[in-house]
Amino acid sequence: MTLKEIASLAGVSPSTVSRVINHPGSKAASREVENKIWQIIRETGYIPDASARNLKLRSVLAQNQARQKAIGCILARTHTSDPFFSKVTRGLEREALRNGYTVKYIFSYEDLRNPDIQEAIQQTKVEGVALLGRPDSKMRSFLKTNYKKIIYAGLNNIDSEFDQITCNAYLASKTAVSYLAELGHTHIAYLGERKNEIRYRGYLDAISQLALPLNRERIIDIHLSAEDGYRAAAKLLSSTRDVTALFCANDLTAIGAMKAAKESGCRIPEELSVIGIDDIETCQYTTPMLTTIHIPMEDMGIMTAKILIDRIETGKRIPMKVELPFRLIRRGSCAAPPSKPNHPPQAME
Amino acid sequence: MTLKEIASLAGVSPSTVSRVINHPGSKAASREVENKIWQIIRETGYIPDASARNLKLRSVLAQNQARQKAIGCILARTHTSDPFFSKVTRGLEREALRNGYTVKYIFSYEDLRNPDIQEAIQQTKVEGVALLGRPDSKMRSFLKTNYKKIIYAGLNNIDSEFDQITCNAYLASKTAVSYLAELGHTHIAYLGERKNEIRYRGYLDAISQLALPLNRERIIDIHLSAEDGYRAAAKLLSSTRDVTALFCANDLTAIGAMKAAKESGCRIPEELSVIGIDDIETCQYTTPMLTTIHIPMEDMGIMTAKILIDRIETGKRIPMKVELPFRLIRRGSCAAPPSKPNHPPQAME
DNA sequence: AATTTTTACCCAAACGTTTGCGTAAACATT
DNA sequence: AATGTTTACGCAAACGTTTGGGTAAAAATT
Repeated sequence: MTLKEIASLAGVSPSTVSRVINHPGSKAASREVENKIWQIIRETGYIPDASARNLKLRSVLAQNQARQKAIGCILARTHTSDPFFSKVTRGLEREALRNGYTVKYIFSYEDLRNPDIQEAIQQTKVEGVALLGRPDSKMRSFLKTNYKKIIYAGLNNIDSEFDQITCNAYLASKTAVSYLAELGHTHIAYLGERKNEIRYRGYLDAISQLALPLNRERIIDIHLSAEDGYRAAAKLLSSTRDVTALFCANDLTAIGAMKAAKESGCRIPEELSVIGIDDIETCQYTTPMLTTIHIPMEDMGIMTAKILIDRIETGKRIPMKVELPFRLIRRGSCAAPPSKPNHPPQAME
Repeated sequence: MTLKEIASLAGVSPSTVSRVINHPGSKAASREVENKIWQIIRETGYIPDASARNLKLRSVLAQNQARQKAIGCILARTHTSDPFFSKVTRGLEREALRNGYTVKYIFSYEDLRNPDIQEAIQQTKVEGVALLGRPDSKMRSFLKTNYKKIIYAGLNNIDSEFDQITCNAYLASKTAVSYLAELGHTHIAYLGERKNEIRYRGYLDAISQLALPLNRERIIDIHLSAEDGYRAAAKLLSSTRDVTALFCANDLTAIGAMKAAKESGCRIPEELSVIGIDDIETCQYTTPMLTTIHIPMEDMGIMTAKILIDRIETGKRIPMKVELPFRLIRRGSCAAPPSKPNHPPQAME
């Protein structure tokens, strides 16, 4: 079905049909004609061809009004299965849909060298993009040349020109460490990423402000996955037993770490406290349940959509960095440390 | 940048540029000219306009060769965060990419009434679609009218005209139940969906073939989420204590159920065995680790892509239903039932 | 009744691309 | 030298749409 065909069915010219479709209710056509056209459109299930429309509109309106009513969501492939991102995208989609926008996903920006992907990105026409996951500089410049409206959503503080929807992960980390300290812990390990990681800085600052001992061995640089958390904790616990608490940069890591701890015969929370960040669903299904910092992931998605759409519709950009509140969720994985060192140096073993 | 501009920069006509782009290396242009054109294209970062190209190609080649090099992936919203689908899509994407295809995601078909979504679906030009999640009849007819090449990937046996990539969930269920029976269990509950669910039928048939007692109370119709699994198990265990094993229709459900069991003071696997289906990552991070039926989720995605792309490229359809092998993964959540009834009727309490 | 205004519609050009057809030049064959 | 063949390229039409610029007929104003 084409505009032309609709036109001939209705016995009018294509232009009339076009005007009716794009300016319904205007005086462009008589009542009768307009009704007839809509009826035919309904009967035939006609939907205007996007390619043709775009082609024309882009030139006529110079990208001003070429409404796609779609926003893009750029996501690192590695993160696809991270519950954090599922939650954020859920909020994003919900809010977008409520405003008549659809979301187009563009995955795996680490494959940017792949020309197929480049082309696909180039071709998915969206009016703005939500950026999830930490972009490297190459990615940032690519984005800037390709999109005008970009909003970053996530926990990383990317000091960039993009608007950001975040939680204060720095403060969240300090909160987590402080909480462990309050419980009486002094030997607190860090499991997570180090480079450019604001959570790592939060950990460091908390440790120094609380005047706790800092030890390189207790800082482990890993990717944020359960697998890595498991391996890191296993290694850590086999080499040293003076650690009484693990601060993990996210829940996935924490869950992996808990498994390793239990396997090495370490009771949680009696002998080892573990805390994570995010509050993903799985936290509630581990034994014990994982104490964590709740990040309002879905709200982050919602805010991202709201602001993006606002920028799209008003055309105005008020640069901003939105910080959503986090909060500590006390569950079962943290407690006071054992009164004496877990394993008196030589006594056991 | 447009073809025309490239052409004038190169001092040739648009047609020459077009031919060079679409038939590189052919004798359409002289060596010099061709090189020059490519160089200019590289310098300017020109990418052909998708709209214009589609518009033209669709007519010229009559949907025969209108290459998008893209496949669609339609996904039920409710399942977006289900690890099962993350895994399948990961495989799908990997394989697609290896063949130069990109994947476009089209979410939430239960919102089909939403005209925005309908339009979005209509407009995402793909050469075939992978369908994940169980489609209702409305969805099926919508798909059939909109797409020629559709492959369903998942555990449900949708007796339909689509090609299917599945695991034999019926047999998988029987395997799970048989395994529990082998361990000595006789009172085995089912937690999962009932209507049209092949896993439910597998459970039923296994029970009857093994001549185990069937009891309505032990069959609980729930959605496949951890939340529902938790609630169902909590309710079940509070009302009856003769159940010694839980067959859960997927791991999420099983994980929820395990939590409820532990909270009600039921030790796993000593007093209660739990088995799931899927083998999602989380299975390895529960206590005890969850025994389950491994479904090759990533392979399912890979096969889906392979077959879809084959159909796209050859234009031929060999109707097929591919069954991938599953296997039982013995972990810690299943054991022989307690020799006597868990809780002798009145004795305890 | 003659005029202006409004209504209701059509024509044609343009968006960026692809391709059938045409053709001028270069080369090869007599 | 004249013909045929190949090479290298341009012309123009078409894809489905939108819109400025019409215009003929109807309605309103004199």
